[in-house]
Amino acid sequence: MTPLAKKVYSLLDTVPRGKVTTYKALAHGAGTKAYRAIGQIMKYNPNAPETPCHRVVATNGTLGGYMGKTDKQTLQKKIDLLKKEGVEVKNNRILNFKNIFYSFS
DNA sequence: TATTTGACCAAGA
DNA sequence: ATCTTGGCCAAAT
Repeated sequence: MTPLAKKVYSLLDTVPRGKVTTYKALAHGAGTKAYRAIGQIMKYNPNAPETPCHRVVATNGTLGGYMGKTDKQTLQKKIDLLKKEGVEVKNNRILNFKNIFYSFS
């Protein structure tokens, strides 16, 4: 577990159910500008059920990826999880993204 | 120590 | 709306 990863994961725990956050927001909250590194952390440390990485999306509202993949099949699972929490997704895009976006103070 | 690599981002064309 | 470019920075190799 890398130092940045610890911060990121702890921040992820603060994201309420039914909301989503972004890689950039996580980086900002963690006090770094390495939003790209966030994605790498997820890829190399997939704690799938324990850490809600499915609530992390790109800034433009697209899903990004899930479990190290970007293919439609894998993303669909992510979508289902989000939908279960009340987040609507259409064509790999979050609906009402600005409304359910969660940022760290 | 050096190089490569992205589940990224913003700005142009 | 889509595509390309350049920048970004921690982690992996």
